[in-house]
Amino acid sequence: MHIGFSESDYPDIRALPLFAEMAPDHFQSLMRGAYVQTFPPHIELITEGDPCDFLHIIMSGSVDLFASWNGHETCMATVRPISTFILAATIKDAQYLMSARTLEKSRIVLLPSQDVRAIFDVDHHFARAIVNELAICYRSVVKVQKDLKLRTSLERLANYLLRLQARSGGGMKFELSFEKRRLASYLGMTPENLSRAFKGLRPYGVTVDGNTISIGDIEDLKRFARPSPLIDDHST
Amino acid sequence: MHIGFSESDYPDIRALPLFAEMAPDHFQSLMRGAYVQTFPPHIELITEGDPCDFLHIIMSGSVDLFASWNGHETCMATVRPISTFILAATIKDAQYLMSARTLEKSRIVLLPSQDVRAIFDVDHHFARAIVNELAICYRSVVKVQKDLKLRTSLERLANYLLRLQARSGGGMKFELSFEKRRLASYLGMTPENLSRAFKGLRPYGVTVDGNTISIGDIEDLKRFARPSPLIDDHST
DNA sequence: CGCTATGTTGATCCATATCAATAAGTGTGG
DNA sequence: CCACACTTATTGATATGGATCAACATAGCG
Repeated sequence: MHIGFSESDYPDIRALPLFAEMAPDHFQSLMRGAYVQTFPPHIELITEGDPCDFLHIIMSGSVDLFASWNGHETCMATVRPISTFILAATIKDAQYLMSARTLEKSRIVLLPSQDVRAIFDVDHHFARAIVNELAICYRSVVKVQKDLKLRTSLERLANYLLRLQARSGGGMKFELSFEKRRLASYLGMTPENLSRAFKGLRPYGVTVDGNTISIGDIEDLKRFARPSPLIDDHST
Repeated sequence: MHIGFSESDYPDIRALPLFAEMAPDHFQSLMRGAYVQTFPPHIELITEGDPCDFLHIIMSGSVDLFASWNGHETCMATVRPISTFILAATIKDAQYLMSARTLEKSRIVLLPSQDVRAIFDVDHHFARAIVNELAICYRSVVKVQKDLKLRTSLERLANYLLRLQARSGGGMKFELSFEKRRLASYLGMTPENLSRAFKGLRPYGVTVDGNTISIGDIEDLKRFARPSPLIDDHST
């Protein structure tokens, strides 16, 4: 336990909205039970169906949340530092609904679920923060569901690129943050179809060179993509 | 205000997991600000994008939660008594992500959002219950997303029928709870496609007569549908 | 008793999946 | 450091699930 744990992580964790407002001694008590581990790439951290023993916090690297059924697998989300994942299963003390694997070398903090629930029961600020976090997660999934049901794959890709462009600083050139096959899975299509979808966006000024995307005219792409804050704004 | 409000609703509301554990005077204070209204069928109660003013509780009837984009519309969920809806928007004080309309004559309790947030800030049991409710909602949407991404429409229909059959008491014959066109939209397909999907399930013993579904052999259908608790069990 | 919305069926079209082949990386071990 | 193996990306050919369009039947409902 407490493998490789360093108190230098404290301030970063403490700064997360989830932990920022809680009482100092409650935070300390949570951290006492925590341990940290650095995982190599492509390690399965959790498996759907397993009971939930830990709340995970990713400090560096990246983690893929995915789900499978009947031999198929699909990417549900990608988690990047610094954030928590599988909060709902922790709270409900339920089975994981998704599996998680590292995409690259990643440093992960593990908080025993029962500690989280115990502190949650006595710290009102923490409870408040959890509600807020869960509401954001919930609304985020609803947006994904709308994206999936109301748009074609070409429209999903166009809107994804617009979101990524904004997140990347607003330049006309930016990098895909992960493999195309994973992006395809996230968007609910096959890699072949994604390849063709990129070409389908060329009339709207999108060009691809490896992992670098260039957008000729944002307004042109927006006219096609019709982004909506009620689907594409993942901050509220 | 307080239109048609009757204290006879108190016990039913109080019995909801969301309100069951909170302090009596907090509950009273919430109820004081509440009002009730009975709406005719096909009335739009809330519109996506509007600011969230009320937490809604459905006491009788049924309500359709739907979303639209670019001229398309899709059914996200159907709400039945007695439960709350749009809790996340209430908590976040954010825009509605979905619209809601009555499917039939419905009795709805409206709790001003600011009251809900105010009580939430002072009542730990209420906060605990909200967390629980949100976690359930979140996990429910994740399951829907898995259903949409991992299954074909035929598989979604088959699993939907198995869930409905279980909910209806386990008999071999049961009724569709709503129109086929809405079911089609919920399952992410067109009405025409749903019609054909029902026929596609005939080899597995499913027969349809109007709104009555008969299943010849549950095990036979299950062999095709391959239901999974991690997708189809909407209670955890 | 019509009127209107819903459901079914058929014909056709389109988007996307699948299968197959090739090219281009990427990592590994000699 | 390079050769080899393996994974990923692209492209083409084809198959298929599902959407669309159109016609008709049917069932609620005023």
